[in-house]
Amino acid sequence: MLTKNSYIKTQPVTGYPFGRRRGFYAIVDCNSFYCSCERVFRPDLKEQPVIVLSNNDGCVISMSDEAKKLGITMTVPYFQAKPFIEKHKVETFSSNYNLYGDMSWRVMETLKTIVEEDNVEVYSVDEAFLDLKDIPHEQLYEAALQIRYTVEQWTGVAVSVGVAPTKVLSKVANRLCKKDKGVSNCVMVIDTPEKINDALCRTKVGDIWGVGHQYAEKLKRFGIDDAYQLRCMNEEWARKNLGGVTGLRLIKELKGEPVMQMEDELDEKKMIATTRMFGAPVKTIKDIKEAIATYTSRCAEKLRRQQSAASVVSIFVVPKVAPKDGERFRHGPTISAYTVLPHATSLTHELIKAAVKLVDEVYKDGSLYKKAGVTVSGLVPDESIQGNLFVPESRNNHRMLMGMIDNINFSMRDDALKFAASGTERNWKMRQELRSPRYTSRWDELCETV
DNA sequence: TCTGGGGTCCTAGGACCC
DNA sequence: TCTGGGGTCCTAGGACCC
Repeated sequence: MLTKNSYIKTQPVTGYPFGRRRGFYAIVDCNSFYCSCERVFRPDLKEQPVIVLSNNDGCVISMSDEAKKLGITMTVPYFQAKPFIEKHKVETFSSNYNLYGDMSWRVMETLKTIVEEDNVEVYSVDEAFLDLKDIPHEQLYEAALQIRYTVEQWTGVAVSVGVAPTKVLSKVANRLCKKDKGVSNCVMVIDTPEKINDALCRTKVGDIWGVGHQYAEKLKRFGIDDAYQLRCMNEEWARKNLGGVTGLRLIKELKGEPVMQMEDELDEKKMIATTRMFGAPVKTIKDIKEAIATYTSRCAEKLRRQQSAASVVSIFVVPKVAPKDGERFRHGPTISAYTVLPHATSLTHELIKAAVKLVDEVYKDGSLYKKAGVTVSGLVPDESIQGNLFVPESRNNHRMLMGMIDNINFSMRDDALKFAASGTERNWKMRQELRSPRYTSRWDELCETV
């Protein structure tokens, strides 16, 4: 087994095909992450079709390979697929973010024992980039394989590893090896011009990291179908047609020129949002205000967790609208309003007061609403964290109260303590009927059968 | 009946200044 | 009658990601 030390060899990297020494990046991506987390505690579901639903049990957001094989697709509405799902005995879960968050932490910590911590960039809940600059070229494949085995063995979560000279190319490799797990062993290293070109030819433009729906269609109109064709376009063209510097960077990365570096972990967010679909459409301003107050409480908790205070509060609502002829579904317009606070704050009641007031600006009597949200921004370090000489004592006391509420809500069930404005009936609350136990973060939900 | 949630970055264009 | 140009800052909106 490769140990940590075996990666940190200082000998020069040899045999690099592009002429000068350059590093490689790996993207480590958990396979069907949410489903994998559920399976860790339900080994009986191994090789069974499994899916996980979005909040509100709205649509499918994670599928096991078996579920994919049945023909279930990403983001298909649950209510539509339900008959099919039941017929094929697909095991179905509501999302359990406590569980996934904790499993994510375990995966990332494992990666940090395999390479130096500074060379791990946690990119999302289920993905991390690794800087493999310390690994000799001829050992890349072996190292990638080792990463895959170690993570699976230590956490129970299977991952795929793509390795290439740039981040974008590593994503290309990762995607390809996931497509054919049996052959690739969930690992792919593309480290020569030939391998890179081959991989690009096998990748549709829409599957490139950074090319979304809009650009994919635009590229198609230019007659560009696969990543190799895109790679051959010149950089000025990309700047003009693919969103300025974003497009330019993309082309360079496809050509093997690294322009996206490892990024420091973003510990402080620049904005914080809490938004939800309602469990059922909502009509009254009272319900909207309760929902807004509740979401604001969440935002305030998140603010305090990162020791920030917000100076801007904005809210939005989305009315339910009937689809037009021929459409099966239509998003309503987003109606928003914001306010600049007299001073930045992380105190729940101050934020709630501002947010609820904004509801009057956006609410129209007679409309039916399906979604609402709160965003706080203009974040600054929270001056009230430590008792502060220059703010009134009452604000310092409030801060202590907030700390107590956060502690109680964290250690007991969610929302054991809440503000009256959040309501008690909560007609609007989302559905979440199929959630598994929070095995790893609640004592009373520990796994007992494994 | 029922179609997720939470982020980031970039650009264009307006306001303002000298 | 004629009314510049360049810089900065801010915001809304668009695009993307998982």
